[in-house]
Amino acid sequence: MQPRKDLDRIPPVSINRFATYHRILSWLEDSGVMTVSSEGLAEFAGVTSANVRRDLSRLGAFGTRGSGYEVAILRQKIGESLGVGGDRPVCIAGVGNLGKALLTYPGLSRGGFRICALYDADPAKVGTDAAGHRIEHIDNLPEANRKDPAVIAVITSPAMVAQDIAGKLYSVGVREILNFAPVHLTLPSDAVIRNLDVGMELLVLSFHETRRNANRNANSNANRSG
Amino acid sequence: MQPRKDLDRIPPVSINRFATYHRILSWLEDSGVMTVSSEGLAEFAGVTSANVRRDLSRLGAFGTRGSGYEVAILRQKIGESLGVGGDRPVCIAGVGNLGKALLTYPGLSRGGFRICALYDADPAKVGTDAAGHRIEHIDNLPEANRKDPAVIAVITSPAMVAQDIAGKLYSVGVREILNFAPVHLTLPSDAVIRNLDVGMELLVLSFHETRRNANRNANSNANRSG
DNA sequence: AGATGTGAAATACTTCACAGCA
DNA sequence: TGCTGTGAAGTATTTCACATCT
Repeated sequence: MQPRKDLDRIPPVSINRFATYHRILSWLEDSGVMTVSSEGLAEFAGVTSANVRRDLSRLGAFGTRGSGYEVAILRQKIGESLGVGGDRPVCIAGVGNLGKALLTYPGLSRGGFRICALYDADPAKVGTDAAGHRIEHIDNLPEANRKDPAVIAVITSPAMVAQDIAGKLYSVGVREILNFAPVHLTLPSDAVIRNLDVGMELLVLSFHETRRNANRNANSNANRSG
Repeated sequence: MQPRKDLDRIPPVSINRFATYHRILSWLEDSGVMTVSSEGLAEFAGVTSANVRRDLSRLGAFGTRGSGYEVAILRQKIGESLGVGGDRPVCIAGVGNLGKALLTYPGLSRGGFRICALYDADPAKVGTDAAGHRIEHIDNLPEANRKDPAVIAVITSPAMVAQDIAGKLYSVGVREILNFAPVHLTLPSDAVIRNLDVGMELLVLSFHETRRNANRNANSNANRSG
């Protein structure tokens, strides 16, 4: 009598992987694949099969011993947990190059997300249209958000104003934030903030390149498992 | 004789944080701050002070007991490890909205990265200029890359061709890849791939929103059947 | 046979707490 | 006194390995 397990105890790393699994399963389903083993899924996701099985067992057991998981069912189950299919209105704060790029990003509508509002502080932009959405002034957020409240916000503003915008968003009830601005945002602990910092990712790659060159002296084959 | 510690053993999570610290330190230096404590750095980075000290100790010790770390020196040290300051030519494969947004992204040049080439498969784009760079056809990669070899590549192409592009990049010697396309790239194990998947990040946030609502309904012991 | 689901062991990472230096 | 650097303890996550089911 447990339709689902204790979702509160799912480790953050597992949650990230669920999103990966979901993407892979969507692709497998589109390709007409009916079943997949933990090993197969693991290979696509770049993790171990034990890791996959442990993750999936957290949502409850629905694999078939001897054959694996039914792609459609597994995708459905993970999708439910991730909230795919529900109404997910997303607002974008900061309509610069990056914000505009997101407007036409296919993954947004494909994932069931719907842009509900655009905000900017530039008077030249406010009132104009971008991809069919009227750009509102960020100070108008409380009123504009009342009409069609966002549950997720994407911050693509300059770093300097990101914290201020985050505070405004929190105050109107937005709790999930995807932050592209290269600053650490501080909000009450019930907010969930995901940071996507291109500059930081490049630095991490740069580190690996530096290490690669340093290791060229000691020419050993260090194999990372996992 | 240990001017620096065993860099091979630095945990991946620490490496990510080094990039964060570096960003914060750059900002502090620009603001004229001379020294910073592990506690101060921790607050900006959103981690604990013990975590900061442990991380920094992996690069060797250079704090001053009683006062903290010298901002300029610490930034310099971390920058060395991350490879900041060296020549880091970056090419961008896929000059759509996202690729264009990256061209003007300040974090790129600020981090010491230099765009060395742009690639696209669209004949209408090839030969045109974007932000001062001529767009080359992706099939021309081997030749174009020879002139000014990239060490890092950013893939902002459609998902369907991302794996093909990744293979081409690998074959001309690029080992560090920042992938925006929503697919898992498979390359030999000496390649380092970082994925920035906006759709996946939104799914993770969506999960948290879903869980938040589920908890709100969990006031009663009512049994929901799925 | 072949693959899941999961205790138990191993490993990775974080935090405590304090000796030791400026 | 104040803050770093680090053993030791604690917590989180991964992997092993195998009983269990189809």
